[in-house]
Amino acid sequence: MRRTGDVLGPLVTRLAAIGSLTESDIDALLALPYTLREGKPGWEIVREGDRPSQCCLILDGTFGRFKMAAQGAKQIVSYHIRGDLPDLQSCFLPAMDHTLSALTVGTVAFIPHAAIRHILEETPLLGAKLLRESFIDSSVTREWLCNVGRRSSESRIAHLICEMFTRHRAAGHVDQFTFPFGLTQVAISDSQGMSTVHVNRVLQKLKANKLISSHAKSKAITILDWEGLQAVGDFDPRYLHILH
Amino acid sequence: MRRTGDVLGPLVTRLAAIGSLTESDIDALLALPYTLREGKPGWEIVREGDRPSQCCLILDGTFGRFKMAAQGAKQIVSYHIRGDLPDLQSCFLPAMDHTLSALTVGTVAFIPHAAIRHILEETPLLGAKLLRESFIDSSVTREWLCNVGRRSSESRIAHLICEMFTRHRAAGHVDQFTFPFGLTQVAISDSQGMSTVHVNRVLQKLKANKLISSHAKSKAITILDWEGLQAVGDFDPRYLHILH
DNA sequence: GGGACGACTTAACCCAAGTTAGCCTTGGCG
DNA sequence: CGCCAAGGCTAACTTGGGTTAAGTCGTCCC
Repeated sequence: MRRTGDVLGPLVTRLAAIGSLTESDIDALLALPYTLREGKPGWEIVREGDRPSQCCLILDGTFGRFKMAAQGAKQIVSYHIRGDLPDLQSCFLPAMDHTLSALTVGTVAFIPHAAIRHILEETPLLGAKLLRESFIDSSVTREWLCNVGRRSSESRIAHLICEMFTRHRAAGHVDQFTFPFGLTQVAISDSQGMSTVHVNRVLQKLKANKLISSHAKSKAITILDWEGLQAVGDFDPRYLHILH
Repeated sequence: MRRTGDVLGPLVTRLAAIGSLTESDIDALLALPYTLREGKPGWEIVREGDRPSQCCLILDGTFGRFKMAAQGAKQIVSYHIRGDLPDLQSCFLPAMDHTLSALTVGTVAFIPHAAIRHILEETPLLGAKLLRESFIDSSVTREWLCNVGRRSSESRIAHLICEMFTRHRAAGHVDQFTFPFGLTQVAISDSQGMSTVHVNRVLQKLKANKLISSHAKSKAITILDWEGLQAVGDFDPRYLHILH
């Protein structure tokens, strides 16, 4: 199943990380019709209220889904990286209840709903593997709710870093303990329900405690003490449902 | 489609509130095999780590799903009432990542995974209507994340009351503006990421401002100012995806 | 080369909400 | 009947993290 050279390869890698795929599954996935699009930070792929007719597969970059609360408060409800299918729900619910936008430069493939529905109806076993991606997405949202509701700010950010490291590792772009975190401090604050000032304070504390270090130029993070960071972040990767 | 006298009637009512159902859909739903179970507050229907072989349909009472964080901190990630299918995900993900438990006395029907899978595979159009329930559940979790991450404590609790009122109304047990809220202040605090002391303070403030009133005996709440409560709670029901 | 902008940093101040610790009421049950 | 646990309520005190307000630095672009 070495087909990751294909444009839709990241989807195959992702689904293989969370379930087993047969050769015919892989063939069907790689044969999906798509159109490519690239964009820069701030690009809004689908907006709250839209009624899209295609799903979005992330091929490169970091994306986020967010909702707006009163007085311009923004809450990022999830981050998405290579291989994620963040709006499969749009096949089932007519109107978007949030916005999907790019946080870095990135590339996505749009796959028509009709093609997804065809898989769900004609090959329900493969359909279930696609749906699994969405159920894991829900699981991650629940864990974020725990994070924001019940963990200290230090624990929250440590947890987020652990999660993104684990997901990037499964997506295959991790070099040892260094990975392309790619989030601004503003984005972190919008996802963790805190102020940017405090995000800055906490990141410095994590660095002072030798848990992480960052590389200004590349926007990458290196985890210096993986066990320690998981302990601080109260991180247990089971909610990601990644196979081993 | 007056078949709500059937034991599984609440499922039909629920799915009809979020999508259209054909006569044959209703027949198929009401013909699902099930076993009934009742329980009291604290009853844990499925636990984190379990690998259930059946799904749970709520017939009566209020239930919650929760996860535990470090040092015994509990985060309730959703509430469930009549007609909800809170663990459809267990058909797709082998292990539970949270616990489902009863918050009041209540009744559930267990439906074997095999029967659900049969619907998903043989009648994918009806399957999609079941899945819609789960996608709405995710949407609600995202809104809760907004609540906990970006709203003030007063706004959060007002929002929760608006949500539960709207859901109870769709499930058909609302008398004017009075509905069976049925949550203890401890449960509210565990869901909103606050202390019980503060929940108490905020509830009193909402009552002082004539937005709600409560009936000690029956544990019901009456909304005195629906417009005002929605404004305080920054509540927009679209995320519930209930049809009109 | 210089302005404009976005990301990050720092410090001083302050308040919303947590913590602790009691007390009261209610209802189930031995 | 009387105990006790659960839920609710209150007050006094503390604190984590928000707010505001200035900076610095790098980079893009005219």
